[in-house]
Amino acid sequence: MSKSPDVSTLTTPAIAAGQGTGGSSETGYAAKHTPSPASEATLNTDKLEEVKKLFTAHLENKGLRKTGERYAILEEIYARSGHFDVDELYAGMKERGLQVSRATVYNTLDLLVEQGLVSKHQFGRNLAQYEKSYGYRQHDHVICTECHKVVEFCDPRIHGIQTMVGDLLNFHILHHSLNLYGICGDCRAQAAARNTHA
Amino acid sequence: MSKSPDVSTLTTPAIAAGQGTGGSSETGYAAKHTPSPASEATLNTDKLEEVKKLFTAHLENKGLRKTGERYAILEEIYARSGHFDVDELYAGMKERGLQVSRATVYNTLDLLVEQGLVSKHQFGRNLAQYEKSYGYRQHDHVICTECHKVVEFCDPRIHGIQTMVGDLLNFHILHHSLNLYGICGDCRAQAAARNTHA
DNA sequence: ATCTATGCAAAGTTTTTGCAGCACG
DNA sequence: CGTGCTGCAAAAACTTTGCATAGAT
Repeated sequence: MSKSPDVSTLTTPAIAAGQGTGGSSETGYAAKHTPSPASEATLNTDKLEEVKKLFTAHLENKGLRKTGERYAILEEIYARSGHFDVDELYAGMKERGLQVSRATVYNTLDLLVEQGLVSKHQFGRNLAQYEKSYGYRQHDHVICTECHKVVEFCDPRIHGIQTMVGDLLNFHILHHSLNLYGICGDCRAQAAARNTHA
Repeated sequence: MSKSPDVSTLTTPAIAAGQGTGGSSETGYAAKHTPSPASEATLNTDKLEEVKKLFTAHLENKGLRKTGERYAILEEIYARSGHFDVDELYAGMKERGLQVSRATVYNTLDLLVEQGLVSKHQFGRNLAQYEKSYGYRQHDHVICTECHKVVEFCDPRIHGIQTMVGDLLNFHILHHSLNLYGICGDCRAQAAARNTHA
């Protein structure tokens, strides 16, 4: 049901990334265009190993069992690109022959989010979206309220805000979520076209 | 003249702590936040009139009808302080003898959010929280992941980020939502106390 | 008089829970 | 071998929808 539109990341102090307004054309999510911050580069194979180790450590720490299902879910997540919801993850696994129950997916996602290997988002609709987050730069999102396209961006100022607010209010801040909601160029163009017609 | 902030908010460059919605019993969905009896605080009589006028204009603009239910809901919202969810609003109105159906509450909230008189939040759980927003300074939230306490803050840097990202990505940004998640001082103290015990 | 918005309840979505049996440690 | 984890399905939590009718214009 939910679609995960194209995702690219902009880093604010720099020049805008490619992401030309031109051809968004509401694709599925074939095009993952995560630009190359120096930390990325390597393909997921070795990163997957790292993540598995971290997950293992976490499970051992908490005295939880290392089940095949949990690792299968972790792998599926790290094989994916962009955002996904529980249903997409579940369907994707089924497609690959990795049958796992929904309850287990929810359970494991909670574990992963708790550990920080996965992040959870609520982009306005009542549907939790997830995203792998280990080894990826912390980023935030701009969401088009018309077509639900999601674009990523980074801005270093957020870190400063986070620190300052945490200090002033005596919170130990663990993570944040900044969503900007607006109308993308494509949708504005479409609206303009409609208006000229009328 | 009538500008008494009923929910104290911290403005980052200054110092002024404050506390928002209180926590609630945990346990998943079962329990909700205790409904905030909305009778206290400064009666926003004149502000309410302003808001009603704006709402009226919006309804006329869109060719929608000015029904008693819609105004009743608007009033209930502006009589409230802090955050609330649909159920709390619905229950609050019932208590005052303002019987309105849930469907109408949802419908009207959508209208108000669309117009910007009310803002909608998703604080991590899949439960929409709302808040009146006309005449109140745009603010953001720090959420305690333990007790679900919510504290508000303002930071002017966010506006700059919003503008810059909108310009660079060609989005017409309408609003944003910045949530900082962490553990509040109280919960950390409790955790520390537990640890000293062992 | 015309249609829109309401109310009610049923259906729809997403997430959680209870319990029998399997498998990790 | 015991107990936590999984799978299944039913329940819960929240939201949306369909249809008859009250009510705004």
